[in-house]
Amino acid sequence: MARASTTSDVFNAVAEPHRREILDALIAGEKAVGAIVHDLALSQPQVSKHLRVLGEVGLVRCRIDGRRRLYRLEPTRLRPFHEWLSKYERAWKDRLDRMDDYVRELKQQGGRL
Amino acid sequence: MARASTTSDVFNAVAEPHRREILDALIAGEKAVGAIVHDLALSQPQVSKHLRVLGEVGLVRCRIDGRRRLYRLEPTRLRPFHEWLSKYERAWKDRLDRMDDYVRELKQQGGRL
DNA sequence: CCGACATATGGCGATATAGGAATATGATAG
DNA sequence: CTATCATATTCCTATATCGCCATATGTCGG
Repeated sequence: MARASTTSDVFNAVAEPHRREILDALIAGEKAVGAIVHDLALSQPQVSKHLRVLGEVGLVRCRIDGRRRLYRLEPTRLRPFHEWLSKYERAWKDRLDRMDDYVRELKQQGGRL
Repeated sequence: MARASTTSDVFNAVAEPHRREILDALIAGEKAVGAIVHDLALSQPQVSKHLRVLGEVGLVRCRIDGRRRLYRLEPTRLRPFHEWLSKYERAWKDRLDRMDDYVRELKQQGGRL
């Protein structure tokens, strides 16, 4: 089997660098497909397909305006992601604390020598 | 072209559900390959290969103990990840704030009716 | 109704990957 | 030195993806 479908999983959706660029481009606010195509140097079909994937995992939503489609970010969808990360945040903060302790210890030893 | 190499990118490394499980299993602390194989229901080669990928992006480090290899988490490697996310955190908090305002507005209206 | 514009979709080829089976490497005990 | 345990690596196949090109869909102006 190959990698799990990109379509069901925010982690996979975000793993694609171009998709991250598209998300970044949308932070500023709603944007039409053409604007994204212009901003990043991607082909129009490429952008449309990436937007589709992002839409399927709920990271973007689409609004129709005449012949254009305006996409906007749905940043709350990144929350599960953030929660997953926070488990590790705890771990790395502990690591930093221990390193702190270690440094302090070294300093003490240095003082005693 | 297919997806960019998994090996150069923390985002891709973490996109694999089994790799996330392995990382989760290592939060508790150092673990031998066999222990991971036992805990999750994965084949030994599978675990070794995933550990290799995780090692290549620096998310785990290996220590040799007799005939075993103990892997431990290197959680600081997730920091860039967290920083990327924080850009969106800002955005989604703004969204929540706006929703707050909206709710408050509704309440006021309700009060006036 | 028609042509131009904006976007979406379908087909295709190249490539990367996950997972399984078998095997290689390396360390330890006896 | 050999059998055994622990892990890594290699070979293989099926499949998912990306990106390109061509084309379909849908919308507006005249």
